[in-house]
Amino acid sequence: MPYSKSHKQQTRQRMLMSAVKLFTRRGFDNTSIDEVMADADLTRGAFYAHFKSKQELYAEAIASTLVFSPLTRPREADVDEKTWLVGLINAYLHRKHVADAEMPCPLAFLATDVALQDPASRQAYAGVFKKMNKMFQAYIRKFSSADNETVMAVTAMMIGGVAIARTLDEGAGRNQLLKSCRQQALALLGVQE
Amino acid sequence: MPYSKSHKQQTRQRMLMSAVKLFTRRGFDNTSIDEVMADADLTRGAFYAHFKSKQELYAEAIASTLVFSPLTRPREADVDEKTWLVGLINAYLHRKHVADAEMPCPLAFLATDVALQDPASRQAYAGVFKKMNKMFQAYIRKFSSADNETVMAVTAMMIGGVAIARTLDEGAGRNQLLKSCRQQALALLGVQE
DNA sequence: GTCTATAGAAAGATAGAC
DNA sequence: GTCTATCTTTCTATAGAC
Repeated sequence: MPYSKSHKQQTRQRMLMSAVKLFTRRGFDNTSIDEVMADADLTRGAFYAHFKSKQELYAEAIASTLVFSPLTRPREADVDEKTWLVGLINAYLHRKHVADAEMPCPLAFLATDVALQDPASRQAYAGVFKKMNKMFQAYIRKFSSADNETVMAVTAMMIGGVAIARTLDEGAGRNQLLKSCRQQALALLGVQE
Repeated sequence: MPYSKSHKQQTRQRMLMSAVKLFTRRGFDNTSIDEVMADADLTRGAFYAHFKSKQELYAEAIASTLVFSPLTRPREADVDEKTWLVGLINAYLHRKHVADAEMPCPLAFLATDVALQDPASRQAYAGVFKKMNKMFQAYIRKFSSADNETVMAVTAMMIGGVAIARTLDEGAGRNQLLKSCRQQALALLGVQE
């Protein structure tokens, strides 16, 4: 057996990472299987040993992003919970996230892209959105009285803010939008510094 | 001269209307020139007498949508200004807008689609976004103390809410998101009924 | 499992008749 | 200005060697 099971798993994982990176920045149609495979140091032909179609790769890539969210990772021990969450919100609605984050948020970058794809992809996106909201809600409850509806609306504002900021030229307009969303998000959650 | 100038203008206008309709629902890549021309009762070959490329059509289609916004139209005389605006916000964040509006909002439906296109298209989108915000801000000032930053954040929430709602299956989850955004938008603007 | 080669389809853009 | 016909490129997906 020239290729072990774990080798296949590793290859598949590399393909998924490349897919997340490329799909998130360039969307479904502007990303080719060739590019994903090249980014994973493979060639086109190897693709179908791992996924049955480009759509399947897209759906799985989106589903796989949940684990990269800072919300799913343990925070550093020397920051208190509130400070940590405020930091996450500020970083999310920051020009660096919009312009050149290493791992930008697919919920913001792919919002309208996903709406055009097959049901499996939309369900993957919806699943990530719902789980993020649940974690966000569970977290905020520790130090704020904001209810679940408020958290969901704030999430929409954050995602919308980043998505729109991406369409604006870098500079004043974009920064102004992000700043407005930052302020209002923190105010709605009652966690203003 | 077998074709008058006004005939060309009318044809061009029909093409733009078809482009708005198709691009908004299906994005740039999933809409072909063929489909736009067929919708305008023309054939492929006639396209390049009016636009020099598909990208140019996309940019002009987006720019042309400003005049369809309810914000740019006179409101009916028998509703007061506050009631009218609250009605617009409720209709925007409504499942009918998401599922089957005749003229859905391109800002929400194309947010991440535009980010992938050429500078002219992004500037067209940014121009519509900024003008909508200006009108929204001028309007709200008449009966609310919400400042411009708040209005801009509310706009991001409305656009984000509709964009995300589109990715969710019709039903409870989608309606819950829209309702949360409706409530928080009205609360932020201080125009709760 | 991964490679090279290629089939097959879709769609943007152009040519030339009317 | 609008039509039909076509060139050309791109890319998904498959075939077959190793």
